[in-house]
Amino acid sequence: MNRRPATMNDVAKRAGVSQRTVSNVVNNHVYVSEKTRQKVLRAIKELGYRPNVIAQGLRTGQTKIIALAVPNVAWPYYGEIAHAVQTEARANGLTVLMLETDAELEKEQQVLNLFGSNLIDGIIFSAVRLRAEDLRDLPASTPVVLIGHHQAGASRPNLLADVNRAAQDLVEHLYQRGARSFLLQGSTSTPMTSGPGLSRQAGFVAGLEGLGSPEVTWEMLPSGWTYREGFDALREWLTDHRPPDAVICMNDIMAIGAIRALADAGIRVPDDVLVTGWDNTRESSFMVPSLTTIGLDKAELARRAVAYLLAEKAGKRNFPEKEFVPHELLVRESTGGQQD
Amino acid sequence: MNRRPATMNDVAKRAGVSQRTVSNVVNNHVYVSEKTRQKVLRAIKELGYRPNVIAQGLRTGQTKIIALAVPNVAWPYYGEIAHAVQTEARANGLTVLMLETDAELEKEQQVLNLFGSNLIDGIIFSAVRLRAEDLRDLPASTPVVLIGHHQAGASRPNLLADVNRAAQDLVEHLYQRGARSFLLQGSTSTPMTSGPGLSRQAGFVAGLEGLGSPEVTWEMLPSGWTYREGFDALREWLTDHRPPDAVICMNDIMAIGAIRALADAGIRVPDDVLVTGWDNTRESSFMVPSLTTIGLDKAELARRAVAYLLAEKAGKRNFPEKEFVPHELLVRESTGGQQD
DNA sequence: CTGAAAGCGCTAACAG
DNA sequence: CTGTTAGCGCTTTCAG
Repeated sequence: MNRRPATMNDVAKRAGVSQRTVSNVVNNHVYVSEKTRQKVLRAIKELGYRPNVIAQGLRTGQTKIIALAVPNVAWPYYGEIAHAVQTEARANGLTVLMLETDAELEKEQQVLNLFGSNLIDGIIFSAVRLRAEDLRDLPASTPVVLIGHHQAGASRPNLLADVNRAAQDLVEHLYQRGARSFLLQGSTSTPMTSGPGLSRQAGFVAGLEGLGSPEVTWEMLPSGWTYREGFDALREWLTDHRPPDAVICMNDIMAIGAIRALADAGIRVPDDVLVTGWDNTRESSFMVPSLTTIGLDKAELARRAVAYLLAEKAGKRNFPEKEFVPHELLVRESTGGQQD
Repeated sequence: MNRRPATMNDVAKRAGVSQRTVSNVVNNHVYVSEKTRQKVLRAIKELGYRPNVIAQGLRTGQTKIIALAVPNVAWPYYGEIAHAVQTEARANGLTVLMLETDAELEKEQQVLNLFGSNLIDGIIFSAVRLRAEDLRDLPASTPVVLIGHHQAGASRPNLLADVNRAAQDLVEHLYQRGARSFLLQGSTSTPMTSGPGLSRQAGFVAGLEGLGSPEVTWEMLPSGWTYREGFDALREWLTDHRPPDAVICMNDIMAIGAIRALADAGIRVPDDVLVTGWDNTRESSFMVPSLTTIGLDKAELARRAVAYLLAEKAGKRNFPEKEFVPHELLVRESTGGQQD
């Protein structure tokens, strides 16, 4: 009982019309007489016909599949992005192919290679390592939108937060809360160091310098961007340093690791040390203490990213290379605010 | 400059061989003389040829794409599962299509419909609402593997933890720590109530009854399975109840919400109340207090799920309907253990 | 408004 | 070992 699935031809035969007519009905392409239409629809139902999207794809050159490439969906931030993209894609009749890059250049390049295979109509790419030249080799007709910080010259639309502005707001907030000595955690010599890493770090440094206060000092603490690495890095650091007034972490999960390290050392947050994250992952508002962080409108990001892809497909190609998505500073308990 | 991508035919012409030979080289199908092979490879490189996977898919009926369907990848547990599946899929030359169901029956059924469209070779399905009959309507040739608890009779392999065993271990652990009154949070009347919800709840009830102690009492607290709902439900409950000895939450994120609610009420964990989660999401070991939970070997789950799909494709179909994946009880600070 | 037919790029008989 | 060729299921041009 291994019945081959019904094809359009089967439907045509059964309905006593031509394949062309079935196609017209399925895609309600041109006007079809109501009688014929009903005949065809009945045949479709009787045979349980479903269009073969692969055949459609071969014929039309479009698959209605978009790829989402991120370092790792198990990271809450990327999981939330993936959810937003998936939701938006579905609303536009697209399906999402999930690609992980582990923040490795080679895997990021492999993602671009996918284009050659005609599988996808576009990519929403949270690239970390990719250089401008990698993008430039692509045929101009391949829709790519970069999300999160990426260096200039990519000649592709790039959706991101106004990092400098956000970093500045955060630093000023900490300064107002009395912080004068800062530890910047998660900056250098890790996989995430290229795009977002460097840019957030640069933003913070600019913000700190912008304070123009001679009392203000800061130090860098290299660290990977995971819970574990955030924890390890700060624990290690605390063995031979006294706590700063504030620990600025490059993302939320690292901050959670850092807070854990502080707790183990008997240092209270925010009483002894202020701590901040970045990304506003869901957990950051429910943990104890809740975490001060920078939040990006992820749904809006996804909306615009998908819209770009669709627009590019439709032939429009006049996009600003860089476009800001709204962000906000969320002041919570880890810097003396309230849970929200 | 809108050059059409090179086809296999272009390569054949350039190399001065037939398409057949190119195909043989690309798929190293049969033996090809070294000289010819080199000629072909050069032509491929010169033209930048990449096989069109859609055409391959149409011809072979296989796309090497598998779907992963989960309620919501923004939930840490599903994000971690997605990561594990993605990793395993890549290792087997497969790509992953990501589908979200929001734990709604209708969307779960839509996922199954995807099969009709010939897009995917199989589905790894974390179904929550789907009933056995939904699965039964499928052609027998459609590889589906269910992950997480699903009711019986699905006639598809189902990979899951030994829920009863895990629940029993957890309950006994709490009992040993002195808990006599229990609150079971997250059980009834929510989207997650069907599959996993009911099964965990049943496991806990069985475990509590199994204690055989007349002192033991318990109560149900309905709650959604999110941070927010976990928080709201317990906060509300605490307004007119005195705290139990232990709050057993159906998953980790709900537990995090619950702990937050306890903290707001000035109730200490684990000093005043013990709290447990389920899933061993990454954050659960770094939060303060770290969370006692049930951990499933997600990488192993993904490995077996992909292996099933591959095996089914290869024609083997003798799978146990239900198969346990290793799990463990992780005793952490929220029940008086250590961080790990 | 509908039919006939070409062909998207590839794989795999079938011949040689 | 390699060439010829027939489709996979669909969309769409061209006629009618």
